[in-house]
Amino acid sequence: MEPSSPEVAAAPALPAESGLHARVLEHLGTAICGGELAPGSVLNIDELVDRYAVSRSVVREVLRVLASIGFIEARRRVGVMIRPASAWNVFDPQVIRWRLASAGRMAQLRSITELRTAVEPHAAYLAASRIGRDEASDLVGLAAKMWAAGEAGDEERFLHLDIEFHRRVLLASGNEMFVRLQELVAEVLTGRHKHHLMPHHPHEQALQMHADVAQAIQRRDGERARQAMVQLMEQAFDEMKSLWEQTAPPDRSKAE
Amino acid sequence: MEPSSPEVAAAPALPAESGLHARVLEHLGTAICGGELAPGSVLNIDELVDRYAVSRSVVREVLRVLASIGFIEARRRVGVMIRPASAWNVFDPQVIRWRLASAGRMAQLRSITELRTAVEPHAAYLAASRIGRDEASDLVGLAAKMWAAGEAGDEERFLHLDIEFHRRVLLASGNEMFVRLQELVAEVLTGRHKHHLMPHHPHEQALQMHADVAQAIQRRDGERARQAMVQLMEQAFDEMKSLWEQTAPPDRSKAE
DNA sequence: TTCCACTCAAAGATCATATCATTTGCATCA
DNA sequence: TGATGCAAATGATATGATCTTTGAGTGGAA
Repeated sequence: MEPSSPEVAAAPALPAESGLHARVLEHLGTAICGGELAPGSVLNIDELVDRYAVSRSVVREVLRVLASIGFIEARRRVGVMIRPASAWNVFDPQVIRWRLASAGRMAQLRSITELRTAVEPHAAYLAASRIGRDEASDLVGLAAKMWAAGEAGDEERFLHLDIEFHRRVLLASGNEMFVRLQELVAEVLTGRHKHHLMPHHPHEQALQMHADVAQAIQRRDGERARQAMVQLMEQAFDEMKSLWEQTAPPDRSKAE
Repeated sequence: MEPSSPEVAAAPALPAESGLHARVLEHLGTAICGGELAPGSVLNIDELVDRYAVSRSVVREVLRVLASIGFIEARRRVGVMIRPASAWNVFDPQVIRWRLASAGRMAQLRSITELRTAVEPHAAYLAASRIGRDEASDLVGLAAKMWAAGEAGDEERFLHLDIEFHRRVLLASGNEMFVRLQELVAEVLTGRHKHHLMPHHPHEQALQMHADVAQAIQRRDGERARQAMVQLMEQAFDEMKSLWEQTAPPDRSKAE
């Protein structure tokens, strides 16, 4: 496999979070997401205190957080039980980060891409009726810059502009839940980039579609904005498909 | 066999959670969501220890959870600062529960409804290609029961069947993130019901559309399933619209 | 005056220990 | 056989002490 690039360029937030709490949380979270701690297995506090050589306070605080994420469940006289993935808060940014760093990476990318495919078109639609005049201008400007970066073959710059573009559309949707998906989109795009799934010169089509989305939003044509974004998503989805077609099965887990 | 809703109705979970942790968490979470603790204001641990008459252990554990949700940020020498809503994990079930119970109730219902509008059609589309034979049969059966309950004017039963129907579609989508939205859908439908937004005899149209969705999924016609679900969402959205048109503005907050 | 280095104290972070409360396994007894 | 009750295990809570970080004030140098 690939040499597992450590912390990408400007990875979000926590490569080496200081503090015992963050350290233990990170380790346990990773272990659970990675399946090293299988669902059903049981830990107990004293054991963790020993293993990590930290105090009870630290361990308990970490466990509370893990419990709130749905990773564990503490029961008296039994211990701390690892819960199945179906109980996890899969929208928690931390969980997504851990999953993206685990073996389930592809499955996670797939899920997020599907979510994008569903949400972004509607976000574009909503943005068309809610965006402000200046924001709309900026969006069109961004699309133009993407065109320039694409023509110039400046991958790095294109990636950042791409992320920014989608971020602004979600922001302009006026729905705080959509806005929160912005980080996920950034993760997917970055992931796609890292895996060299982007042609050095982005498809002419894609560039045009970004421009179409921006223009439609500015003209307040929600339906057209949605359509353009749908096409964009279809193309993005196809590009990603090659990634997991060879690694992860379509995830027909009967989780519940 | 019967869809035999196991604990379909057992949705809510924590009215009077026992334990100091849950009690304090609930109170603080509600206060922050409700705006009683304004963003930017500062607390400190000892103060909370006094206010709730619990030990520091309890307070600290609660604060860690609140921090992981993005509600607060603890800084040495300063205290515990309440963070703005833009930092919240708006997908956390707890947060949604708190917001639904707060003054922002309508805004929350609106956000979720918009999210549904975006996600459910795509979920139906995916379900068409991923659902199992038996699950598909059950789905069609559910739609049929909805028809019966609708004709009979049994609102209560209709509500439960409706929730179960959407739950199954999301489940069949095979995307664990979509599955997680199931609880949100249940909340919205229940909320709509409580506010008497459902005609005593559900629209003939709606009944037909549920049947269409189910059938399209069973026939593995993803595009048709999506279309039918879109119509369903449009109608649901229109019904909800009257709710917030009088209470909450379109939320053009420039949060970031 | 302006600015930088230094000091000090406030508040969270961590640790260690003790006690309380609940659950479960198991032995006891009818 | 089955109900009953005891006791150990384990998390939950309480408490006091110490460590670490950092904002704010202080004073001297440019």
